[in-house]
Amino acid sequence: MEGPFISSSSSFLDQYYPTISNSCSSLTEILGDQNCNSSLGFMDLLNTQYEPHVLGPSVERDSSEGLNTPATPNTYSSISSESNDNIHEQTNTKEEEDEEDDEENQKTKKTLKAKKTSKKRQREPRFAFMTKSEVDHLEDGYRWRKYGQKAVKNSPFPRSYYRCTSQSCNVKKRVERNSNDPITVVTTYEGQHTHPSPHLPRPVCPPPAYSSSAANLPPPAQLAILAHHQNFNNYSVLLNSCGYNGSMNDNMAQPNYSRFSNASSSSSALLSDHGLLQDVVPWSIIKNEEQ
DNA sequence: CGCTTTTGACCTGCGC
DNA sequence: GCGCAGGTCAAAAGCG
Repeated sequence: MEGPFISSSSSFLDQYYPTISNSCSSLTEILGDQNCNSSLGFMDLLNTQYEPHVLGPSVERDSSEGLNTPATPNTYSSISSESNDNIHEQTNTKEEEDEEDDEENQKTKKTLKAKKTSKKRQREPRFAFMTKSEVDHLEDGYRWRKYGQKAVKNSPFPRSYYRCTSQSCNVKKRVERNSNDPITVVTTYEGQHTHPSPHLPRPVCPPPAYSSSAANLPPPAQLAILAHHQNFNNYSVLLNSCGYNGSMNDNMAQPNYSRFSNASSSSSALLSDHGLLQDVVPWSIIKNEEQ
């Protein structure tokens, strides 16, 4: 399975972003010369051009599924997405409160239930990607607040739940480690930021490969695309020219990026490793390739 | 003091 | 209906 990956990444677009793929003749066109003023971000694309039905049933069924895929998760990172379930089912106002016994109990239950049901699940588009990093929480330019952590079945590593701290922005993300490959961190984003990144100023004059479309991607995904566009070379150069390093926090997932940077200097290792292309190809495609 | 993290409890969805 | 697992809440603790 040496060769197919490059073509896979284009089919990735065809499969996941058919509209984009149709309107742009190549990935270069997508990521290429766009000025910094474009307001169309990745999440925008998800919402406006992304067609959920194109995806198979729950591509990102969950990262945990990806973890179990035989596609050597320790060497392949992926970007995958999940359609919006659009669960419109409203909890039918079961207003038939016959009795009022145990008022206190019911009161508390009601308030709790009201809270929950009012937030009745309306799943946002999700997409997940895997990165190699020693830190769980990859710095991506946004501020996140951890609101939960759960043990994951069949995994020694817990799953952490984060929410964007910005008011009116209900983007969430889940972070967990691959149980098979502890170095691999699976990050799942859900929702769309309603605000610009507080830590990631757009470059004044980005390199050609850097587009605003990619700019709203979480950095690892941006980087994967950047690297892909650059034929997996000069990765660190791109990072620098995007001003990305300058906005990195101290706890940024350096190990992950340094791996990419190293790839540019040791292309032989990259070739044998499929390099960044692995980070662009979704699990579903990898699966297909292996079949 | 304000913000973030931790963590146990609770809710929901799903399979059996 | 029951049990399990995933997801969320919210009080308490921690931190700068």
